[in-house]
Amino acid sequence: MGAKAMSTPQEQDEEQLFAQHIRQLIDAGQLVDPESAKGRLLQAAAKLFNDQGFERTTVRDLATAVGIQSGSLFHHYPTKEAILCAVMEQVVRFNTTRMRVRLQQALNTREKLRALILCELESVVGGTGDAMTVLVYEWRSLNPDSQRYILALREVYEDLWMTTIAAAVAEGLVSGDPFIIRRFLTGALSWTKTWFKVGGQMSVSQLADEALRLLIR
Amino acid sequence: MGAKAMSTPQEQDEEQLFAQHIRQLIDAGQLVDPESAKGRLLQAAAKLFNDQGFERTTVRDLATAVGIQSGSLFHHYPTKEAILCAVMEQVVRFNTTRMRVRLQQALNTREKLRALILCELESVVGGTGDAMTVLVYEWRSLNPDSQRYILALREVYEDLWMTTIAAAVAEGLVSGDPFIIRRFLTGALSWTKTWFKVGGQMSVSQLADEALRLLIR
DNA sequence: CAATACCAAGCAAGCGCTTGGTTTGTAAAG
DNA sequence: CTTTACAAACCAAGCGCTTGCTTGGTATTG
Repeated sequence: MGAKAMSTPQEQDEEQLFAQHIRQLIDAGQLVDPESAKGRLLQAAAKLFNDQGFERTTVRDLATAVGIQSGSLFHHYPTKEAILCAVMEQVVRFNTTRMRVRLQQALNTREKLRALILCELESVVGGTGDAMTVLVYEWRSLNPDSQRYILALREVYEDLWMTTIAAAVAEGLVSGDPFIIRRFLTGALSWTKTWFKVGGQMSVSQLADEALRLLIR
Repeated sequence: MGAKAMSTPQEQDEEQLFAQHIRQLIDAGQLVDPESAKGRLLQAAAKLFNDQGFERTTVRDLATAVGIQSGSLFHHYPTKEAILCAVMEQVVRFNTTRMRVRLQQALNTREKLRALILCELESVVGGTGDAMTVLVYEWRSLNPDSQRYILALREVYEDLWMTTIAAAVAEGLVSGDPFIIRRFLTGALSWTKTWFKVGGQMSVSQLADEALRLLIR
């Protein structure tokens, strides 16, 4: 799921540390093992919901994708909406964990800012990209209770952002209102999903530099 | 539909000029008169599609919103999807026309860039905001033919952007790859729909300045 | 007296989900 | 090592409802 082309010892440590955290979350029951039946169901759901949208995806589509009968889905989740909610919960938990690890490794505010940008870009254009897009685009299909639940998880994630941006402003690294900066960034980074192709001329790391260049002068 | 709080003579001229262009397009049959039955249908559709999403909106919802029977919709448009397509077509035509008028009034590249940003922001957070969001979010619900049709219209709009950004780069006003700049901007500006509130502390014009500040150093 | 705009009724298809029963994996009991 | 027990995973069938859209007819308008 993470970036595969890592090389330096520090980055290898980081990857290992991250994998360790993920394993802990799986054991604690907060994250579904992607190799389990449930995990494969969620991955297929993320892909289908991203490709066709939640409403256009039928439980029969989903069942076919994982090779079971449509009724059997409801052994794993009580409703179709609960599957959507699980997809969103998983991706937020996964990415929050990765961001925490990367932030810890960053030495100064500038590096932290770049780490956040890179993390979000990797989330959006990388392995969890389907689920991330679903998280943004299919919000309306959640019932109010689920919305509140996911929103609470997202707030943890957003706090990491706001803390870092506020520090950058305090240090004079960037200028402007932190909230507006974050919101411009949210839009710009999530939109990369629609046009950036991994493996093309530009690397994700270079793209992160371009985004950072917009903020820091 | 346009901004209401205009004051200077130049801006009044601009508004008048714009209204004149719109009237021409209505007479030419390219734009639907918003006061006609069809026009009110499209406005209601834009609002519903934005609020609930295209798939979640039933033809019965739509018919109730305009005060007719569900079957009567199909006197105006052959399918539900055609209504979605019309909503998108209208908003692209409308905003392309406004952008052309504003560009003509701008004296230099910096002003042109600001005019484009302001136009797009007004499209997104103003009267056509519902339709603009639908244009971005409901793309998948169009059949391939409709997608091609709308895409062709959008390309005209995007050409106005790319020409201006290329000029700005050539003049050294902004730095970076024009395509990446436009794509970052597309995401950042369209995302304002989700958080910016017209009539709040910040005006749309101020927001445009903030966005411009990201680009120009 | 056409053309336009609409209503009232309903059809065929597809939807999420339920039900009752069967297979499969696992682990203690004999 | 075999048997028994039991829960988790899944199948086959289909129910009740909603969906987009059709049809045949009726007002309204220029």
